[in-house]
Amino acid sequence: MSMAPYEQVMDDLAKGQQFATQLQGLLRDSPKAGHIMDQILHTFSRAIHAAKAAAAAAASASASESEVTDGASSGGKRKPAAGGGPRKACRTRTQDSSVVTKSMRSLEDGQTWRKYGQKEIQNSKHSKAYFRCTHKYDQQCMARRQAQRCDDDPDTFRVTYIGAHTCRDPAAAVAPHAPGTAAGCHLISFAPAAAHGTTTSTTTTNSNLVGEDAATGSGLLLPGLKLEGGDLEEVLSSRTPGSSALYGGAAAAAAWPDQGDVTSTLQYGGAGAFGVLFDGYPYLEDILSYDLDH
DNA sequence: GCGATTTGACCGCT
DNA sequence: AGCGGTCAAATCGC
Repeated sequence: MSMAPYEQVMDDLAKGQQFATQLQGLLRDSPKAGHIMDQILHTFSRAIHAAKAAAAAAASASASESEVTDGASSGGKRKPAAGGGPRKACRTRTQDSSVVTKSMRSLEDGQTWRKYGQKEIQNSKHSKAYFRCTHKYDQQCMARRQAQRCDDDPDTFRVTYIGAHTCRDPAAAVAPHAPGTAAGCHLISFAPAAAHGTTTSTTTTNSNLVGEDAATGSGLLLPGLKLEGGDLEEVLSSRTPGSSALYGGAAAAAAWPDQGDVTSTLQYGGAGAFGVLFDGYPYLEDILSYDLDH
């Protein structure tokens, strides 16, 4: 079961690459378009490469699925609760899992996050909030997220996604019914996703004032359906995953005051589909963000 | 009563 | 030794 999706992904990526190549031929007149196409093709190449790596990793990882907490090393992390300490935190630094950092105007992607910590960071004015997937235990989803307000621009959040979602959120599950996103899903169809509201609409700047407002305002949860756009502002950095796929989220909605109340909710906006169906292709966002920004 | 958030403590890495 | 990430008890809200 796990392999099928990869094959599907690979197939779709290959097709997308082909179409992009064809499109490139048609757009030769425009230098700018050509440049964009180069970017798209390059992105496809990376995505394919990443998908292959992910498939290989998944194959080998399936053997040891018992390891939930950290796929990384750390020979003996947590010590058994020895007599003295009531509590112990086992900490495993994020290593080979996929990491994607993005700048977003609001928090929220179609996923459900649960905040598990907040910490003040040395050179930052604002504290950093830590989230893990709500389904970490019931579905062994290891996705995590770290959010921090930018010092320069308080309205912007720097969000780091670590690991890929392996859960199937009921809330998100509804999305697939939307036209264009049917089950098999084709990740590369930007149109559908965009139409849903994620990216395209946002492009402009912040069409999602609503979300932003709510976010900055009081950390309320958004109604749930909307939002989306503003988030994909830009991909600050994306490290190639060694193994799993990346997570592409989209909308967000809450913010937290300097001290603490980060709320993260879910509800699925259109963007969610993207992340859910493909939880794992940051490159696609690369494409989208690029397209939007230029 | 249950689930989410807060917050201080723990612990590994640099 | 300090910093950053995670844990888990306590607290809060629905």
